[in-house]
Order: sequence, then structure tokens, then C-alpha cells
Amino acid sequence: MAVTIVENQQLMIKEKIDKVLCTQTEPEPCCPIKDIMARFGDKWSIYTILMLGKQEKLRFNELKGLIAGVSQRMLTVTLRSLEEDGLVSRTVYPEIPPRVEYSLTPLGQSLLLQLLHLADWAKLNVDQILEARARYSRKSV
Amino acid sequence: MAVTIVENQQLMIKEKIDKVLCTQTEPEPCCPIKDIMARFGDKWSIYTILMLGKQEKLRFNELKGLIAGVSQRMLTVTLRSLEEDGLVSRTVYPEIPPRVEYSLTPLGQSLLLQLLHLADWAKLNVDQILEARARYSRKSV
DNA sequence: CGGGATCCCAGAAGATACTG
DNA sequence: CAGTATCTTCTGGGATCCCG
Repeated sequence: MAVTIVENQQLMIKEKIDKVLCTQTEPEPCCPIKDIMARFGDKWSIYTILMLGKQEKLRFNELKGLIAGVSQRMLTVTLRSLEEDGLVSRTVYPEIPPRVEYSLTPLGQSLLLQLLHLADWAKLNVDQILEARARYSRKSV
Repeated sequence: MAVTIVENQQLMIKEKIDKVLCTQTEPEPCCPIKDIMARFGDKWSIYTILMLGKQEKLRFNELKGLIAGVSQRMLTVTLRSLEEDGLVSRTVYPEIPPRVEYSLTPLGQSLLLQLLHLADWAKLNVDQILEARARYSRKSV
């Protein structure tokens, strides 16, 4: 019956959730999602990854030009963080003037794919969300 | 040839990225990802969604008990935000003492599925990331 | 019980100036 | 050019008090 299929799916979802939550009550080792989300949940990481996904190799100021509104400090911080996690690689050419090129690592590329999935969801549902917001603001008037 | 297949895939990815970035240089209407990420990129939204995914209906203090470390203010703020976007529904029972139940809307459930995909990626790659971090910290000594 | 409103602080983000 | 250093500003979030 359709019901049991649905129920099975629900069960699988719950199992997955359990695994994700893991030892959430404990202080430390824990939660992959939260850790991962913290990486690219910030304001600039996503754009950085997307830009590098488009262009493969980019120098610092090229990136800065492509990401509207980012300050050079925040771009530095963002790139460092991504480099630290092995999502972005940084190549310094010891020339004068100096040249530094950034690109996605294979790991970074695989994350990009995930982000694009998420983007699909977002595009698919953005109207519903906007509608919900409008409804909400109307209600609270 | 394999090469052209890979190239085609790359092309599709770049097209997708273009769509996601859309008019990123313009100030306003823009970027679904960023908007969506801003919703659950914060500290507590994910946990809230996961918990409601597990339990269907939860009262405020039940939720507070399940999400380790959340303050009542932040839980309130988080729930309001999720409700505003139509991801969580809030049902008030006008009793004494008052009772309020929260649950995921269909939209929220579909987001949950996406988050679980992301969690799969995270679990699959968490070791690589930790390794990269270790390498990075060793390098900078 | 389930929050709303207010106050306050630490740490994140921005602007600017300087350097190898 | 690609940063680092420093200063300031802003915001997320905790603590507390209150109400229906």
C-alpha cells in the first residue's frame, strides 16, 4: 500500500536525522552539518565558491571585482577559511609584483555541486517563500 | 569521448552558476541562494528544522529542551523567522495554561530533505576537511 | 506556559592606511 | 598586487523582567 511506502520513507528520514544530530547534547566532537554549514553559511563564501566554479583560476583582485561589495579584508578572511578547509587552493607566484591565484580543489568542486542542488530548491520555492512572507506581514498589520 | 562529456558537464555547471548569480551586481531583487542560505545559515534554524522533522509536533519548551544550548529568546526569534518564511507552522490553543505547537509545513519538509542531502555530503567529506585543517595548521607553525 | 520587550556585551564585519 | 594591522561600527545573542 502507498501508506506503508510513505511510512517507510518517513522512517528513513528520521533515521538520517538521528545520525546527523548524533551526540548533539555533548559539547564537542559532533554534528557534521553544523560544522559544514558554518563554513559556507557566511555572507561571502558562497559567492567565492560560485565565482571560482565559473572561472577556475582567479587572482585576488579579479575575485574582489567579481564579488560586488566585498571588502578586501573580508575576501582575505573568506579565502583563508576556505583554504583551511581544503576547499580552495592558493598558489603564490614569487614574482614582482606578486601574483596569487585561487581555484577550487576537487573537494571544493564537489561542494559546489551540492550548493547548486540547493540553489535548484531555492529557485523552485522562492515564490512560495516570498508569498509566505507577504502573508505574514499582512497578518501582523 | 569522455572528454566531451566532462566538458558538457562543466558547461552545464557554469550555466547554472550564471543563473544563480543572476544580477548579483545590482543591489536588490536577486540571488535565491543567498536569500535562502540566510534563512537557515544561522546557528539554530537547522536544529529546529531537524527536530521538527523528527517529532512532527512540538511545544515551545519541548523544543527548547531538545536543542541543547539555545536560549528562549533565540528559539523565539528562530521560530518567528521560520514561520515568516512558511517553513514552520505555529498553532496556538487558547487554553489556560496556553499551549503552542510547532510543526513543519510541506515546504519546510522539502527543505529538510535538501538539508539531509547536504548532511550526506558533509558526512562523506568531513574526514577530508578535518585532514585539510590539520595540514593547514601544521603548515602555519 | 509561552513568549514579548529591553538592556547590554563580545565578537564579527567594514573602512582606512600601511608594507613586502 | 596582495595582503596585514588597526580602528570603528554594527549586530547576534545572552540575561532579565514582564505580560496574557
